[in-house]
Amino acid sequence: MNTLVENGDLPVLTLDKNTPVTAQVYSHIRQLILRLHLKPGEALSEQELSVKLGLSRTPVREAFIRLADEGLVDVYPQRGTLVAPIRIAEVKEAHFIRRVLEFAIVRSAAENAGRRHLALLEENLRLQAKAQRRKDYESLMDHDEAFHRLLSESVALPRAWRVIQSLMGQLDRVRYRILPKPGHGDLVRQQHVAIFRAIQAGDADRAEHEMREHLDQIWATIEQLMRDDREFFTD
Amino acid sequence: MNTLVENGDLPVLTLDKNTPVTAQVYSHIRQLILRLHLKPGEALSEQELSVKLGLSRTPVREAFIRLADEGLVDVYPQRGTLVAPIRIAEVKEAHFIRRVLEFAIVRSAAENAGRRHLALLEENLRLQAKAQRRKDYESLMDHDEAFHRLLSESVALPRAWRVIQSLMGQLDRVRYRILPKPGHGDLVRQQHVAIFRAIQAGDADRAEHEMREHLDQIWATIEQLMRDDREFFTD
DNA sequence: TTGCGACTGCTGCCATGGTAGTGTGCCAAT
DNA sequence: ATTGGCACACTACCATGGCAGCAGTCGCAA
Repeated sequence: MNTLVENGDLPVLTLDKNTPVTAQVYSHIRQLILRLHLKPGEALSEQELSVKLGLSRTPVREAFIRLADEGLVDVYPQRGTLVAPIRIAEVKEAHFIRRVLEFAIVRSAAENAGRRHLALLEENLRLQAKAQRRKDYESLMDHDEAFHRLLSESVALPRAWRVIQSLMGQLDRVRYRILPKPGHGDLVRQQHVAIFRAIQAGDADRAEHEMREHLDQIWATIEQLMRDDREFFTD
Repeated sequence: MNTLVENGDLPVLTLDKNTPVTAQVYSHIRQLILRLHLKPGEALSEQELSVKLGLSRTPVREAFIRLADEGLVDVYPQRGTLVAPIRIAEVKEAHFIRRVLEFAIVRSAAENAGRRHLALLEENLRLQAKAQRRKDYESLMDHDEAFHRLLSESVALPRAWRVIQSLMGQLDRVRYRILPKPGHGDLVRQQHVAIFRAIQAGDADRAEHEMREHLDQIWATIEQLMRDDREFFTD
């Protein structure tokens, strides 16, 4: 029997009465997938998840729809729903798209970012450093994400962030596997600092260059992982 | 009384038994919105649409969810669902993102496109010319879309196309209003030809340059429209 | 005339039940 | 031993009904 979740090791979803249940279920399952609590290829089921969460099948089903649009689950009508495998081609593509978007964003940030956003970015860097010292990788990843979100907000492209977000779905599962590698966190943090300094100086070329270094380094690590950890990927 | 659809002037949705109804409803409504048969700000209703389509409310509702994710409708819980207004800021943002993606795609196409894709592009250009001569703007728009899709396929970035697609949702409604302007179609077609020639020649710089001309020209037209047609936009 | 509260008619949200489609395994026929 | 077919279990799909939240109205009281 392939139980969906091994009893109590999953964070229990505590419902907030104010926001729609569907949305909460969606982000809950999304987190479970991205953090690899639900493994690629694992079978899901409206039925099973709904009883496990103490809800009806409708909100679960509607969450599946959104996850399928995002490419995180594959729905096979009348047969079942699986956590999407990590497809190498899709990871490559997501990274490619992310690159061009982030380059454009960071250039624009260097040219336009205001005092306020610079302060927010600086604060974020402090939080990253703190999480790094504590080896709190979960929150480090949150701050990392927030760093990139702040960048896209600083140039008033909220929608770009949503696009990147949905692409990152493909990358996050990989990243999550990489994070605890020794030295990796420090390097990433230094690169973030370098990007920040370039933006602060208003130097678009340097900012793009630093971002390129950053993303290329991440990509190298991902490729490394794809070689070492073949059974985790498809294609 | 603001009836959702004025009786018979909407294309009737003919159901295909093989594919899920939800998906069909989704793309049906999406087309209605993009082609402006459903106007920005217009009220939708699960109830009303479901009876009009002869279905239950469930697939309509599920289609709404996807449309809301895409930004084409705004759902106000317990109050109603509206066709999203055309927000100038979002149009700008969509165009910005589209630019950087299309530049990267066209460069990559110039460097990598194979014989087969070049042939497909050439064929597409012929179809565009034909539609242009017939003043068949609806199908011209389809071919235009296909042209850009072929580009992203030629570099094996199918997901990039989906991203662009969803961004284009914001732009399509605008484009649809521009198309019939005299001279516009010819110009666009010439630009497409220029892009194609550059790709064929394998000249990435020129290809990007021609794409830039193309998109900038489109943008100028959009800005013109935003000035002339203020009541169609929000913000 | 004006303020305010109950009422009514909407909406989308969630629960639940029936159905059709798909795969699996058993059993019989060869 | 192999294969064909059929029953069954399981899935997601769609229909439907009850409900809570919000707005607009209408009437009553100050």
